[in-house]
Parts: sequence; structure tokens; C-alpha cells
Amino acid sequence: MDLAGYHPQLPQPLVHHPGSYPDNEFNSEGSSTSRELKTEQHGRAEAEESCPICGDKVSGYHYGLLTCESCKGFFKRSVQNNKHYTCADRQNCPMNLSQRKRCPSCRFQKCLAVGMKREAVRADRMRGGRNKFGPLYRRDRQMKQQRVDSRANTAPYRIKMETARRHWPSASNDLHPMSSHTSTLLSSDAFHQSHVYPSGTGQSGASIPLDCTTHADRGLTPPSLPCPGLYHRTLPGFVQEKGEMAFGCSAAPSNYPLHPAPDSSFTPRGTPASSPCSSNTALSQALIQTHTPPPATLTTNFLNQLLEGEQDESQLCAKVLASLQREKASRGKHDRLNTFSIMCKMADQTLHGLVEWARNTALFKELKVEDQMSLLQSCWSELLVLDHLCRQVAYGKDGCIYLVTGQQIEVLTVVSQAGVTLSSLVSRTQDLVYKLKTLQLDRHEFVCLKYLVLFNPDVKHVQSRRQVEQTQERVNRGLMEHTQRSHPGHSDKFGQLLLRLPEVRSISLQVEEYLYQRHLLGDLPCNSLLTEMLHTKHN
DNA sequence: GCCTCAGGGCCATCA
DNA sequence: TGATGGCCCTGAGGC
Repeated sequence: MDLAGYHPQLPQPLVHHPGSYPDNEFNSEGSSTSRELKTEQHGRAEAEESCPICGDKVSGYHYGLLTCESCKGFFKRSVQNNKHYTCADRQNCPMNLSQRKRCPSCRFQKCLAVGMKREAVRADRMRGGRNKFGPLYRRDRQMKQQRVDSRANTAPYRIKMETARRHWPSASNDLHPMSSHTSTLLSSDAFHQSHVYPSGTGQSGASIPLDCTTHADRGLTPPSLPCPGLYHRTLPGFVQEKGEMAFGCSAAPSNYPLHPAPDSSFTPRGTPASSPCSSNTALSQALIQTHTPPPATLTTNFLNQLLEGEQDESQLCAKVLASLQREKASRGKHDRLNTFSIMCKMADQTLHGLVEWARNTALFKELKVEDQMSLLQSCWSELLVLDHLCRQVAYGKDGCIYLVTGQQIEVLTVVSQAGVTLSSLVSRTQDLVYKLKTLQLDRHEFVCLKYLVLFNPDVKHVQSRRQVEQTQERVNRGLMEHTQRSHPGHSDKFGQLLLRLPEVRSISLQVEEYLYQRHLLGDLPCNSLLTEMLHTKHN
């Protein structure tokens, strides 16, 4: 993933439009089916789509998403005949029009990864009729149509695609588990110092396929805020009078509120006329209607206390951008960071923020430093996943991944370019985002989930186990009472939220495994908290 | 009652 | 000879 021409100082939301890159092999006009798409409107929208598995022309919705006729047939046969394929290589075979037949194993894995559903293949083999995914297809169509409409206003956006994939293992520095970052962060204020990684410290020249390019002069619409109250974005002075950021970064956070909210409730900020959410989805409308602040109670006070320690998204964004900018400044013209490294830096800075959040919370401070380290080392990836999920719920548009820098990348772009593991991760994460959006996750619930993940009494070597347990129980109770009070009509919300945590855990483990593999290939920056956390766990 | 469209079956072609 | 992929059939659901 190589962000050629990436400019950290221009962090406007990025939206990739697959149709605009004729040179992209994944958008190639491959073999077409003779089946005509049924309506003009759908035909135009879908004819532009390429199959997320192989890049061929889609023929309609099949087993959960838009795919080509060939992948439809392949998936159907695989499921009906209960096929079990084995990859002769490393389960990461390229998947495109010309190579899709080479490895059925990777092809089937990619089918599942991008979201094709086994359960849509009928066990009784009954023909005809409609399936239970009708509403999903309708929603997807509406979403795509909206995107097509919005493209007319966003023509200057451009993200170039590359397919080169090369790993250059680098001489990695000796890493000492639990040596530098974690202990330093927990015991001092070193976190507040700058972290400038000298060029060449483990940065590979590798490029992974997705390649985003920004344009300085594009006129961008800030991303909308489906759940405007989910995050703090209230740093006075961070966004200056004309929406310009300090340190020369412009536009990305222009959707942030210009003034701090008076309290930490999740009432949407801004007036209908001024807030981006005014023209937003039914979800935000539902939030406005249902999320009136509950009356003050002990639980509310407790949850508000938990919210007080929440990091400001604007500050985090600024920190990440500043870090990227320092990195850019330290590099030569021809030594730009590739996209994967940029993503790692974003994750690393986010992780710093999460550690800072934890160590600033009163309940966490009460624990011994050893316990703090054990807990953080156990759940750091879950916190990262949770943080990402909540960012998507709060700001992500359907079909897009919202980065901490305020940029957006289309999910289909990532999925169609990524390998099986990354596709699967993105797909699973997006499924979870959808579920959380459906559950109308709010800030109190989000912070409770973070605490539940952090205060895990089952972590090995924790000395104050009882204390951790009590905190978890307290947060659990608070979450239950909050969901019952704020969503009286949704009696099962508490249970539904807790049921999401195993999936968060599972995704985080897959993330760790993926990052570790990339680390072994020399793709991860060495002197980073992210790498250290990975090492600690694997040792 | 007609139309739409997604799942299933058939079969020529391919490797 | 099994796998692939293009084409057509079927029928529930929507209008």
C-alpha cells in the first residue's frame, strides 16, 4: 500500500472511486456476461462495478454482494459440493480475471472474506424466489447510488492504484520486550515528547497495492457525522477561525465542532443549520430523537467520570498528523513512507493515545504499575480495534473506512486490492461496524466497552485481581443500567453489546497475527510501541 | 397479475 | 474428466 504523493499536511477525506482508474488492472473490463442488467438505473451503477473477488464485470447480487457470474457459480458449486480446497502456496495467491482459476482455495477464501454468504446457498436447492438478504441488497444499492451521485461533486479526488508487492526485510534493531515504550509510558511523561523515527529504522521500501494520492486543490466535503456525539472533538484552538489547523494541516478536521460542548453528554453538537449531521442519515436522526441525556443518577455520574478521561479525537488527529509530518520532514524526496508504514504510524500513535488514556484514568491509576502493564499488554490490540470501530460508527460513511487523520478509503478498494487476511479483517470489521451502528452505540457505552476490555481479571500475572474484577463488575453494572435507561425499548441492548466483545477479541488476535507476519517480513517500523507490544506478546 | 431479480440447473468449453 | 462460466429457468416478493 503506497501513498504516493501523500501529504500529511493535506489530510482531507479521501474517497476512492474505482471507476476513475482505467489503468487499474482490478477495474479492467474483462469478459462480460450476456445477461443484461435489468434496469437502466441499476445497470449503470452495477455495470461500473468490478467483482470484488476477481475484478470481472458484476452481473448482479449473488449470495450477499455484487459479484460476477463466474464467482457466483464458483461459490455455489463450492458450497453445494462442500468443497475443501488447499492452497499450494501461502494462501495469498493473486486473484484477478486471468488468475482466478489457479487457486480455488484462495478464491473461495476471498469469496468469504469479501462477504459472500454460505447460508445464501440453499440447502434444499429450491429454485427461484427471493432470499432473506433483500433488505441488505436494497440498502447497498441506495448506498452505491448515493456515492455515484456524490462523485459528480468530487471529481478531482484521485487515488492511484498500484499492484506492486515486494517485501524488503530490513536489519531490525534489537528489541527488548517490555523494555522501552510501555514502561516509559507508564512511569513518566515521556509520552508527551515527540517520537521522531529516523528514516531507515525498519522502514521497508515495500509497497502494498492500495495507493492514495491527494490533491491540494480539491474542494472537499467533510465527512458526515452519523453519530456526532460518539467522540470528543472539542479542543479549543485546535481548529482555528477559518477551519485551518495549526501546524499547517488543513481541512481534515474541518468537520470538527469549532467550539467545545458544554458537557460530555452525547447530544449532537451544533444547530441543525450548522452541523454536518443536519443532513445526515436516519441513524443520526434516531440518535437525535433517542439520545436525550438521562436524568443524573449515581450511574450517570459514574459513567460521566469515565467519559472525562476520554481522549479528544481532534487532539489525537493532530498528534498523528504532526507525527507523520515530522516523519516526512526527516525523509528525503525519494524516500516517502509507503501506505502500510503510514497506517502503522497511525496505529502506533493511536496506541500511544490509548495508553495515555488508560494511565490518566483514576481507576487504572489505582493499580500497581506491573498490573497496569500486564493489562495493557494483554488488551492493546482490542483497544485499537474498539477505537477503530467507534471511529467508524461515529464518522464512517457506509462503504468507507475512516482513518484517524480524517481521510476515508472505500472498503471495496481495500478489499479488492488486499490479500486474503487483510480482506477478511476488513470484512469482519465492517460487519461489526454495521452491527454497532444498528445498536446505536453511544459514547457512554463505548467507554464502558473500553473499560471492560481493559479491566480483565483473567489476565495472567495480575496481582490485584480482585480490584480489577470489582472495577469490571462496576462498569458492567453501569453499562447495563445505562442501556436500560437510555434505550428502554431495546431491553436486550446490554446483552447485544457484550456479545460483540468476543468478535472484537477475535479480530484483534487476527490483527496481531497479521502485523506479526508483516513484522517478520521487516515491514513494521522498529522503534514503535506497536512493535514492542507485538514482541512482548510473542515472547 | 405482472415484473423483478437472485438462486439453481444445464451444458459447451477448457485445462 | 472434473472444473469453469455463460445462459436460461424458476418463483417469492414487490408494486
